[in-house]
Amino acid sequence: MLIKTPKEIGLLVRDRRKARRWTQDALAQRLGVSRLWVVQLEQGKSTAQIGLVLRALNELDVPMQVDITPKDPAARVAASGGIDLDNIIRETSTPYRA
Amino acid sequence: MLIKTPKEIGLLVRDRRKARRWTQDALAQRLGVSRLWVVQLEQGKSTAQIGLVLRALNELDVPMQVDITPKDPAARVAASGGIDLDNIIRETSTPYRA
DNA sequence: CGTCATTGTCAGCGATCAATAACAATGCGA
DNA sequence: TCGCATTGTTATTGATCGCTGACAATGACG
Repeated sequence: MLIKTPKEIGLLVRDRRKARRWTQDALAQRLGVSRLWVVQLEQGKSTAQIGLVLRALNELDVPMQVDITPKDPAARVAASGGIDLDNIIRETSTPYRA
Repeated sequence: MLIKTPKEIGLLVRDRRKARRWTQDALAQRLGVSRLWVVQLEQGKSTAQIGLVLRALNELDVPMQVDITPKDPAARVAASGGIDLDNIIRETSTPYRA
């Protein structure tokens, strides 16, 4: 399922929340936000903060993904769990750096 | 690539932007936001508004997706491009509704 | 129907986003 | 190295987020 708009996120959150038979209040408490915020998120609020939205999706075990392999090493590191051999080698093999 | 944090989004945006050889300023103008906002997004700003973030990803042709098929018809509709036969049938076959 | 749980809406308020502007830092080719 | 483009940082400010609290609407169930 492709995600292009906040409205789609809202419907998805509502669906996954209901699949678990959680109330909006229960989800809100898990996320550390108000119930009002959950209401508005499910309604497709476009101004919700990305950090909170991602936390909600994680709490509901909804994996967000992109089918792209970044060219930038730093981005690949983030994609692969935090291990960047290239960088480690470079960092530890550069001599005479005051 | 799995997306779990705003930081990953930032690195991804930077990577895709550079792949197109756009400046932060150019991307900002396409999105209708300030350059400062792009700077902060790429730095992993967790308070960026979801609507703007999705617009940025769309502008960079980065498809966000989840591998879930919602049970709620409304959510499936959003997922499949806006056609909901079930709903159309129900709506058009309910007689005598004042 | 009556009751209770859940969800939706509104008002008011402190905290903070995103914008603008100015300037510093970095990068990169000539 | 110099000069220019790009990126990063800071301060300020109007607009608005997310919160609390209260109340209405909806839904589920006996």
